[in-house]
Amino acid sequence: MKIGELEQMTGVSIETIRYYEKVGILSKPARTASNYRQYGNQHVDCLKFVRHCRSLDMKLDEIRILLQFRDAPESNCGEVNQLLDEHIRHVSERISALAQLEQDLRKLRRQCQKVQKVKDCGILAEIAQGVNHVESRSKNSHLAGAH
Amino acid sequence: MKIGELEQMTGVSIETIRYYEKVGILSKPARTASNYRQYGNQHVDCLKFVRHCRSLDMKLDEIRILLQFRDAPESNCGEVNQLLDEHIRHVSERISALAQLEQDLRKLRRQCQKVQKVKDCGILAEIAQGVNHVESRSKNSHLAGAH
DNA sequence: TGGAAACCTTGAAGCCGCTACAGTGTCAAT
DNA sequence: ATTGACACTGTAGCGGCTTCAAGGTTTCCA
Repeated sequence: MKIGELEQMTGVSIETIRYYEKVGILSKPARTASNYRQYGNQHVDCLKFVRHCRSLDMKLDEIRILLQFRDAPESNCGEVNQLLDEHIRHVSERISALAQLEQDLRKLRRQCQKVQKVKDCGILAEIAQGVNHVESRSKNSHLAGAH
Repeated sequence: MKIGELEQMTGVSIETIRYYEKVGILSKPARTASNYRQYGNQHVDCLKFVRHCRSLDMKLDEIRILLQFRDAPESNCGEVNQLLDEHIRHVSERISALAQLEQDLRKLRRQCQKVQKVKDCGILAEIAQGVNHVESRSKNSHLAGAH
């Protein structure tokens, strides 16, 4: 099938499909005489697998590893379990950090209950007067922001 | 003061300070005869303000707006309150999404309790067989991943 | 048969918020 | 005079795409 059909079958956009090929997530397909990509069922399966992993917020690096295991059915799955455990740990750490952040934000929000002049607004005042606050993200944490 | 001193005072790296100037977060300072940046206390205050906002996971666009309000003490702070409310909403939405994700991941993890051959691993099996799953991120959500 | 529309190709640039590097210039102390 | 610490500019890289430009191919309908 051509790339547009693959997009239809998997819900992955054409551009993303080509991107996955470029970064080695999706194997390079055969080409037609006119240089069009020609995909098979294995590509559909691969993309669905990747999409599922992405919906679980895994990184492409992690997904690449999982794909390798998927394609080596005789190897042991210990590393798969470990990868998943670590991923779960990342997610739950991120939840804690965001929960703390939400508390901080709600506390800040309570500083101003009505619309008033900016100079009297408790929110801006509190942000401005370098209140002590925790560093929510260290340099080596690969946990992303809320946005 | 010079940029290195400003870094010391605020904990914001030199590169980031220059970056903030480039993207219009920090106002352009005066220069010495030898073209060194010369900062004053207002720059220290600004950077501390920005740092606090960043620790609350605000985007630079949001921070730019807050800075404008901070510098217009006679205007109304309604928009500030609104901005914060929306930011809180983003964060709590992200927490919900991640909590759901964590459930999904733990359920997936339960599919494999011991190290075995990949072909018998319930985790890979379940990922591979396109199990129904929710789209955790829509195109227009600016909520980032767990990594 | 012709020509438009729909599809495909590559490559590069943009998003965010930095971080890191290369190559050069300035200043203070020895 | 030379070292070393500091400063400058400009560019590229990160992840995971998305978007665009500028073209080539195929399909369909009149």
